[in-house]
Amino acid sequence: MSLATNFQPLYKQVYDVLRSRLVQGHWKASEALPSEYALAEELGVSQGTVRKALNQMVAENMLERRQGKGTYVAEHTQESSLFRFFRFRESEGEDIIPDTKVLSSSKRAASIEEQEHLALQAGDMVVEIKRLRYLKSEPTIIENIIQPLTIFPDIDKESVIPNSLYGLYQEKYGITIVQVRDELHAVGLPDEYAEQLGLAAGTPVICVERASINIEGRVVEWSKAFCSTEKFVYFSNLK
Amino acid sequence: MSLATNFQPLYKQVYDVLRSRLVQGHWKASEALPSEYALAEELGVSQGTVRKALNQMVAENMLERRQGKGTYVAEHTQESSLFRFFRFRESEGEDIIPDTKVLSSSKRAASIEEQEHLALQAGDMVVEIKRLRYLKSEPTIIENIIQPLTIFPDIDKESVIPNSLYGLYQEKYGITIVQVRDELHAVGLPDEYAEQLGLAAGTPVICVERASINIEGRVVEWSKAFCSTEKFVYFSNLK
DNA sequence: CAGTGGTCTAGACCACCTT
DNA sequence: AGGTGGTCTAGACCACTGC
Repeated sequence: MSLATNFQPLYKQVYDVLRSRLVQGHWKASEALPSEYALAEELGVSQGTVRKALNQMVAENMLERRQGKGTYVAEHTQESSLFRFFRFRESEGEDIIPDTKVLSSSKRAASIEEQEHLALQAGDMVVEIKRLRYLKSEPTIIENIIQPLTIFPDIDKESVIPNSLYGLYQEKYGITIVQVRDELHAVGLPDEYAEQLGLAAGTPVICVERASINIEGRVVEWSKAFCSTEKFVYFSNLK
Repeated sequence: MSLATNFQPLYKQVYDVLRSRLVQGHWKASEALPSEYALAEELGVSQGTVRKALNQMVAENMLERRQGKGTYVAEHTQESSLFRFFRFRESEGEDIIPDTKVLSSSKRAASIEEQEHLALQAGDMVVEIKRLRYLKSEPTIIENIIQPLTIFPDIDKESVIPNSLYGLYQEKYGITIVQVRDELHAVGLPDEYAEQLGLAAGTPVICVERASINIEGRVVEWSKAFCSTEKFVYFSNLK
């Protein structure tokens, strides 16, 4: 009998099983998975095959391996996830931890544009958070973040909004961001943000539209930010 | 006897040997390497160990594998390398092949700034190419490219400058670009470029400073570009 | 058909961490 | 000492390519 077009390598099937367990929350953040041998026995394959599946998941930032200890769910902490996706720094410089001040937070129906970017239905509700980020005490970035209530139920009732939202997504909703897509324009700074960034209206700034994507490949957050590049640059490293 | 801090996994040693052969031009662009078994026998390791080294090189874009045929030196063609590093496209759009018009080309001593970015000595010569790139027939990007003559001897004597410089680097100089680092600012368009881009001086544009890095990790080209984002965006996909 | 890369296995040993 | 991931090997078989 031919497997025809349905052929999938064993390690890919193992990958799919393990990924779906991850998505369904079988293992909590920073918890160790069973050992390679335990998984191999359970799934009826060899340890090397499990290893290949795990290595691919590590490469895709879903898992972390620690020699001598075990394989862990990738953790979104200040140092890791914030730095992995935060793109502003001094020219040729080190990573910088941004400070954050929340300006407003509100719940409303998604706009047409938001429906498109987040694959929502008309009438679906979103939470909009505006915040100001400081780099080395300089107000540098105005962020406007859209979160669908269908994906993050009751997120509008969160009392504290942490500096790293991705950590919150993972801890409270079991959603791990593994990819972001940015689109950049240069624009004149809108009047409404001039005072907050301490710049004249019309000053050239970079506008970053960001789609944040979870393990399943779904866009779960959409944001738009105006960024001063007087003292800092947007950094991109392509391989 | 302890190997102490000198310990290197076998596959890493194989990787180093093969990479240095690549750098030294043992194999030409688009030429097949010996088979895994042939390399394994020659180097005195198992086929699986060679395989692991080759897979890492593939992951780092030095090689390409074609099932049933062989392992090849990665090729910098229009479709591949141009698209891999070219970051401008329409919002949510497809890749676009840019057209290019060379505005000027000249040879001179490197400026202090260029010496720093390219790790050159005072007095080292560089070639400077200015060109205008069109996306869908719209003049969109003014590029200023610096090439060290120490790295690309006699490049100033090239009669034709191709659309994809990386292809030229590989073909004529055996230099393969595997990574680029971009730093982006928003600036007002300088007067001198206003006419060429068909925009008013002072219009917000993105300034991209790019370092292009070869297999050995050396910066071999440095460029600065002013990019209109009226119709196109700078796109970045982080994983 | 032969030759290549791709998958899978089983077993050995090493390096690292914890107890 | 025992458990984990990391490396290495040898051999088998599959899938794709080209003669």
